[in-house]
Amino acid sequence: MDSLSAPFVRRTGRPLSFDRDAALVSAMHLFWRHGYEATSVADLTRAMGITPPSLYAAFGDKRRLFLEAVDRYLGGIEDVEQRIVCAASAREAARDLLVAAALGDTGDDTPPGCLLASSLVTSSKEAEAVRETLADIRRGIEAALRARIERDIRKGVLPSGSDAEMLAGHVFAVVQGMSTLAKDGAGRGKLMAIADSAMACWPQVS
Amino acid sequence: MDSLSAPFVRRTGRPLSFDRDAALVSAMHLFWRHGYEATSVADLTRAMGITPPSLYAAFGDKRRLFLEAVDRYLGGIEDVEQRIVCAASAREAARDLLVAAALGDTGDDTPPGCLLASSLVTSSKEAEAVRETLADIRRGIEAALRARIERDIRKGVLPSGSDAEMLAGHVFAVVQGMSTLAKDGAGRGKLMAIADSAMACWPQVS
DNA sequence: ATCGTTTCCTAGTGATCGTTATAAAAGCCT
DNA sequence: AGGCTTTTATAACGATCACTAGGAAACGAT
Repeated sequence: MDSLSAPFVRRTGRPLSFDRDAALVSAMHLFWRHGYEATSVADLTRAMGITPPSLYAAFGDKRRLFLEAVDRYLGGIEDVEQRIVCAASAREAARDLLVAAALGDTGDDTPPGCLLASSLVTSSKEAEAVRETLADIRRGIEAALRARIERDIRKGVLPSGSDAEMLAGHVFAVVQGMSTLAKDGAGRGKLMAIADSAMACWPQVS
Repeated sequence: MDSLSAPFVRRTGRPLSFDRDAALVSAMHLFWRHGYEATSVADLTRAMGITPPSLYAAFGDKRRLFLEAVDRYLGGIEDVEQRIVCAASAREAARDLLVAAALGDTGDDTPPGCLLASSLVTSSKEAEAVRETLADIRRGIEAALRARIERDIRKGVLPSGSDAEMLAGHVFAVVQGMSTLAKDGAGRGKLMAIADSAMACWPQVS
């Protein structure tokens, strides 16, 4: 049981001298604020309080550290796609997404904007594979929302003439856009108002 | 008259061996596709067909070349703020902005997405001043749209209860978000549908 | 043809990029 | 205490970063 729940418990050798998760959170905040490519390994090791060999031993390389930071970020929002699937309705799922974005983009103790939306939009050729990985995650969340909308259309909760791709695309464009607005200085009240505005065009239940 | 309309006509010395504007357009396309920081001077000189000293003589440095490329980009959309001011109504200004974004983000001969929206969202500390310059432009366009909305509210074209900051913020979030969607592969039809969806929540003229 | 001016390319500047070889240090085991 | 394993820090790797001397080349003016 012990070897299953924690299969990689170290039994010999010099112990880690730093808190791996705390270091990961530090890296996440740096990527969150400055993006993937503009954050250097030197910046990371300074913020994480470790030296480069420790970073590479613990996380592989910069790319894998970043992807792990993204995982940790999305887990912190408690598995976005699952919340969409389990929402009471597509409308509630959309509203949840918009409100979570507005709140997450304007946290007091976190950088402005959204790590998923803004840390790797454009990239050099070297980072294009990482960019595509992030784009896959973004498209996956949008697809989950679209599927949730289609389910409500089939169930008759939404009018049969509703365009699922359009609605999901609209919500997702607003989520992505709010991140840039937040980085440009927009506050929580403004983003919440934008979320309300985006929901105003949602098809009414007849 | 000649010295006023073209004050910098060269009268002596070796002539430029390249088309300055064509080189600027090449640079603009590179910044457009890969963003400001991920585009290196070596990438630029290769695409522009010139050597680094020629680039620095003609454009100053990477930062000024980028800002000039942004100017050229916005001029290509024929002075965005002016179009907002001159539009028949705030509603038409918003629709114009959304449609222009949907079309501009998905041109056949241009990179996907919007140079203004996506080329410098996150940045290293070194590029933060450039980022702030771009953020100023973004906020300026949003402020112009907001002012146009407030004008229509005062004129009674829009209901007096309308929230100008919310409406302008919503339109602008969609414009910014569409750029990321385009970079992630969304096509023109989808972005146009999103533009329609965003306009659906616009206050109806009574 | 020579001069002054401007642009051209070659080759390089020091700094920083992501990453790693090396070996000392620190723990558990027998 | 002496091995065995793993992490540690120092110091560097070659490549690329933005940028620029230095001198040859190409023009108009005289």
